[in-house]
Amino acid sequence: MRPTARQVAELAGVSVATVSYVLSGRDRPVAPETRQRVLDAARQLGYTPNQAARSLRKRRTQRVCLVLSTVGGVPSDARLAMDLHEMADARGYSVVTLSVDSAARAQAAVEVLRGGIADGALIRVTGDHLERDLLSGLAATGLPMVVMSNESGLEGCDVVRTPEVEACAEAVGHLLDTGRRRIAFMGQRYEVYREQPEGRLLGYLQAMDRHGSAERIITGGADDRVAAYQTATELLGSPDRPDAIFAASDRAAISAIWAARDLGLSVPGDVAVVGVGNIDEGLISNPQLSTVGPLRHDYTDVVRLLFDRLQAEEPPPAREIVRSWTFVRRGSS
Amino acid sequence: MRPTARQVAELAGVSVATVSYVLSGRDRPVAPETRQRVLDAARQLGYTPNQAARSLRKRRTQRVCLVLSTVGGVPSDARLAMDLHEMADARGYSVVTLSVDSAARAQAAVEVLRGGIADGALIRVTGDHLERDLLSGLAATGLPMVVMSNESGLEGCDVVRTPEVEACAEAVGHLLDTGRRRIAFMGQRYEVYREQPEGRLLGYLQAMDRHGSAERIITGGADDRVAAYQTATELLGSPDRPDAIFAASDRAAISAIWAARDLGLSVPGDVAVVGVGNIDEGLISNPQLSTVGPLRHDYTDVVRLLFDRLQAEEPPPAREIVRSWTFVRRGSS
DNA sequence: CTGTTAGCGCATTCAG
DNA sequence: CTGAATGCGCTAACAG
Repeated sequence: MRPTARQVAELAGVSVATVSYVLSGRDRPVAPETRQRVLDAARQLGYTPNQAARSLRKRRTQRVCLVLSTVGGVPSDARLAMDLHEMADARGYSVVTLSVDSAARAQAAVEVLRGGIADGALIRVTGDHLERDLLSGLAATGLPMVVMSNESGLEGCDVVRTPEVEACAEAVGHLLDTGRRRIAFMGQRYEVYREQPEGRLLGYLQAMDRHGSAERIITGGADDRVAAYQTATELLGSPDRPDAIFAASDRAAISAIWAARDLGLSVPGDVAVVGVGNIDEGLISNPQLSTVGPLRHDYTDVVRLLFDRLQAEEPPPAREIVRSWTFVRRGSS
Repeated sequence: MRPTARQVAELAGVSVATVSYVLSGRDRPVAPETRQRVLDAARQLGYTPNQAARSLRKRRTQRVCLVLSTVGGVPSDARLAMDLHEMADARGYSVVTLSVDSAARAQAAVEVLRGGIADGALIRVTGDHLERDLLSGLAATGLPMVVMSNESGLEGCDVVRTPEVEACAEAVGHLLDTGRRRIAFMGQRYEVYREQPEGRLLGYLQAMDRHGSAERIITGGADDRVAAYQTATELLGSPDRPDAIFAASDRAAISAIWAARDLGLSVPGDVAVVGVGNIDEGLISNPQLSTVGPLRHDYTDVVRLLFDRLQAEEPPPAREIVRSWTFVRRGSS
């Protein structure tokens, strides 16, 4: 049985109130000697306050929740997590992470958040599992939250958007401007099989629309490196192979470069390759990877939104920030 | 204000006990009509039980905690998380993840676990942040836990070990047997700068000891892909370059292959490369990556340990399992 | 079949 | 400076 404040109090010969005041360090005057007795007793018993009881009473958990698609997902998730951890540490919060990689787990995650696991949430879930209505419903409970998403109609929370459509269109436009005509789009499953094109696929389509002549080639396969390699191998092995591949992730793009080289094709001579995300790995690939994404992976502005909201007296008005994305041309295109 | 069971009860015209029984689905008989009124009231108010209150009362959270080094860490973390999520779902638990990438956060994580955030923990933290004493202290509180670690002296919990020393020694032995004499070890910071060699470095050293003649070359740089690329470039650019690189991770090994090729060296002709981890990416690298690690990334046995412990009446005796690791020779060596 | 009651462990009044 | 009493929201035992 874990020791309780009551047991500490008995051992120290004081009341539970005194134990609480000493250990939570509030500004009630406590005699130095009493304080020491309490601290000794707590140490001796290995006492740690029960968080469930504490949050029930204080109506705060001092925790924030990071909601991501998968453990070990995109590299930028790691940067986001770093920045969140850093600011949370500084403000006395701890961080728990929830992972949402199916509709069922999205439902479960919302349930956990509604159950009060944390005082606020930073949510970045790709794919279509966490639907707008779920999120808006969650925000309607008053939970402070920041959502990184380009979806429209997110009410009651701060929203962080990314101009990925425009940036991807620019990248594909660059491919067209440099003479490429058979440009393949290699996307993630959820993006390719959506009814209405959005995001990266939409950027590709918009750019292609401006050059009506160019042929559209759309495939999946960007979900993991091996699948991307196989998809690229098929694309590039066909008689009417594309002269460019626009991949929805840098990891997939690098797989495409590998596939090209293994087929004896030169990059960018025979086929240009552009990815999305601007991960560091693109700097050491050969050739270096052209990509679209943020120039610096700094998420402190996003994280600050959450803590502003947490520490506000009144719920502040919903804010929206748009992060900047750039097309970075390097050797692969 | 989030609605409480009391408000649901008032709206439905019943007592809070009835609300509790209806919503938690226990086997107390409730009149169908009453049940429906409760459900309607709950839906109308958007009621979700307060988990803090519930766990305080039930002395269970129905949550398990996964403790990892970093968000977006090694690929096998993702597989471990998948298997944990799957079994947790099946048994009505949710999963929260804690990340530990510094000694301070290790302390904080232990505090959170002691505070009762979950009913049990699955812990896999590389590096030296989460020390044995911290872990044993945590286990001593009675928290069911499974630790994936080769550290000795872990008391009161199940331990999952990996024969990485032997497997790495085998890999390096293979390099020696095939005539390599200048074999560089490229490790993670925490492993290279430890007083006593352990783990992968120890395996390397043991193998090298058996061939007294071979020269030892030990570097860091395996922490991320870019650092590994730079380190490998330096190693291979020197006049007395190594004829083999044993990297402490597959990702670093692949960076080493890139570095070699960018220097015009052939792999494995001029330099052999072996990694650790057996990630899928090794199958599409060129040449395919030789590696040591598990043949299949299946962690259900590990996860089962935890749930066995959670669902046991009595705390079961501490168990230990040893997972199997194999040297997989492929094209890069 | 349903309501009343007594805590779970803690933080916080209010008395002293 | 310290202690006793109250209740956060919920579940489980006990009455009815």
